[in-house]
Amino acid sequence: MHAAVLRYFDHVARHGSIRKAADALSVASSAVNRQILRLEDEMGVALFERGRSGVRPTAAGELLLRHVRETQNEYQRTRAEIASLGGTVSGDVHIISLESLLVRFLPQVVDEMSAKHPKVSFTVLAVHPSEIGEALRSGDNDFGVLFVDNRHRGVDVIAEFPTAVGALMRPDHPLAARETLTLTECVGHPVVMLQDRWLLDAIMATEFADSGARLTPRIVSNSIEFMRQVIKSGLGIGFFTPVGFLEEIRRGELVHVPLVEPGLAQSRIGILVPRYRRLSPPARLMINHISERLRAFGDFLAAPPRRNGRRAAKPRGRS
Amino acid sequence: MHAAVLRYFDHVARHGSIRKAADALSVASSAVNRQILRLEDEMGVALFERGRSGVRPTAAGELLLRHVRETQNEYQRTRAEIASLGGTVSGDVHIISLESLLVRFLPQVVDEMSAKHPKVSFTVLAVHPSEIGEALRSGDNDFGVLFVDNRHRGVDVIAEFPTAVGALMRPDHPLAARETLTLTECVGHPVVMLQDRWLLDAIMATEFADSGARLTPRIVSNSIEFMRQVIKSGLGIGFFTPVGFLEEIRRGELVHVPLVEPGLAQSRIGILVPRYRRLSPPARLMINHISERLRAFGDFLAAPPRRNGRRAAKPRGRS
DNA sequence: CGGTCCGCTGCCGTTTTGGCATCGCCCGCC
DNA sequence: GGCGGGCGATGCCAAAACGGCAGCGGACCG
Repeated sequence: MHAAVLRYFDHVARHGSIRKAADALSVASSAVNRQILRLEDEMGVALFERGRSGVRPTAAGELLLRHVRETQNEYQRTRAEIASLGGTVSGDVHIISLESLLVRFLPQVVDEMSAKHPKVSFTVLAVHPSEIGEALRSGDNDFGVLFVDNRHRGVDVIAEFPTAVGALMRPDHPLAARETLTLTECVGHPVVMLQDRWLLDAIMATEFADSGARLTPRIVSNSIEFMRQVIKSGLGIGFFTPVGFLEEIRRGELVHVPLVEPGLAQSRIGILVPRYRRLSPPARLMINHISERLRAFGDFLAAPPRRNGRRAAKPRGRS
Repeated sequence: MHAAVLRYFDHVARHGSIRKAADALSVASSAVNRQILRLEDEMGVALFERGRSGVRPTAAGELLLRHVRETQNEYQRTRAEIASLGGTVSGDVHIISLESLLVRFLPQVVDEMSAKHPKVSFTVLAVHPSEIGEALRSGDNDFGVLFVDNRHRGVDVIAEFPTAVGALMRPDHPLAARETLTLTECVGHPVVMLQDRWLLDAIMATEFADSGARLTPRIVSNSIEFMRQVIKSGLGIGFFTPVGFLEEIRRGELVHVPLVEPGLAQSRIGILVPRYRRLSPPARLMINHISERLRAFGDFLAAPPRRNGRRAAKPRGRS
């Protein structure tokens, strides 16, 4: 329905080069070039600065770009809404997430959703913490499943769940019998740590700096899967939210001891939605589903299968 | 930039007929028809119900229509924003207003604005009170200069000014020397009244019903100009906000005595903007300008040229 | 100084779009 | 009950838009 020039313009801006964009679009670069020139003629201003090695949007280009992308997003959302009139939900849901949720939690949720709604497709991306704000504001994503961070502006938290960030270890670890832990108590035990730019970065960095400077990690990696195996082998303690390790905890292969460090004990996973974003029907369904699952995990974590079943199950989380 | 089908689709919906729309667009009806058919094919659903005497949007058509119109509005706003990068403000400002402001106030304000910004064009419409909500929500209008009415949902009041609704009469009228009046005090004096569906409708109807049932108007009209002349001729009292009669009051041809009726004394004229609407640069300028003028009139009204200049000028209104 | 990558342009076949005339349909009117 | 007028849909053809190809000129790099 929308003119091809919208897609062309968007791609050119993304690739910073007309030829690259044309390549990605599988059309001749001359075609793309002419569309851009025609567009600039129509607008009466230059939309790109021509440089030695490509193009860069001018101020006017940035403004138009925002309109073009918003139009494309709204079009997709509208199509999904129209399709859902017929009963079957369809469309594409764009999610950004913590990396740890990509390993177990989100695959399962996506599987359940796509079984129920075969016409819905999913895009799930892990994002660098420093890019979360931009990713939410860009309009490219429907929502994020992330640590709640009040510093984000223009983002609404429409559901949140307590996540006891804690120490993950084998059941035979000396600290495994503890009800709670502080970081200081972990000093002296080998620690495996996620490469700092990922995951707990924002929340844990300051905590570690304050109280855990002497926590010298034995192993550092940026792969959650790798760390899972390392912890299972008993090579050290890891610090994570338990959501990505529920299976192991359930089977008794790993034990998760919550940290009582003030900043960490109160950390929460939430569903973050760009303010003013209208959600497509499948995105709404997905949010509901994720909320349910997170709440269920919250309940499960409130009564974990510790060796002594002392604590009773009590509901946590909220919609 | 945007595909012609957007305009076609919008026009067809507005006119309720493909041929009428094609006529308005100055293209062959067959061309419009094929674009609509192609669009429906692309969407996979019917967008219009074909009736005996035209077409009517289906539910899917309504959804798409909203997207199309929003896209067109945003495009216009974006163009205005890009144009304003070059220093000269341009674009089209759509205003809805009280009818009484169309006679003196807004013409002057528009004149001043268009002198300062020759490239800005204006659309100023009086709207039936019952259509105010729809007019603000439709996205066709940038803002309204209206009586503040908290019953409107999804509308922000971004500036408001007290408007002493009062009795308008010749200086030689028996009540002209009064500082204030109540409706009951006007009983017995001839009254001229605006046809009820206009202007003070919402605010005054209840007041009149409660306290002024015996106010039998001598003259009823729907023309502000006509009533102006009638009041000047001394045929009766009129009830208005003074903004539309500032010249006459200034020249001493008419006297405006505020009413102390609770509901009326607190009535306010405000600038009402649809929530979430992004304002174009010229719309912002226009709002600022109108606010200034309204504030100036508020100051003037606080110290009107009564025979005894007892009251001192004190600032009223706020930005 | 050649090689490479860039945006841009002239030429040409293909695709899309619009205009015109016409069809079939339904409704109201005489 | 026929008939005219309005409606959307369609076939045919010309005009315009679009895209592919090849090639130009300029900037940069080794």
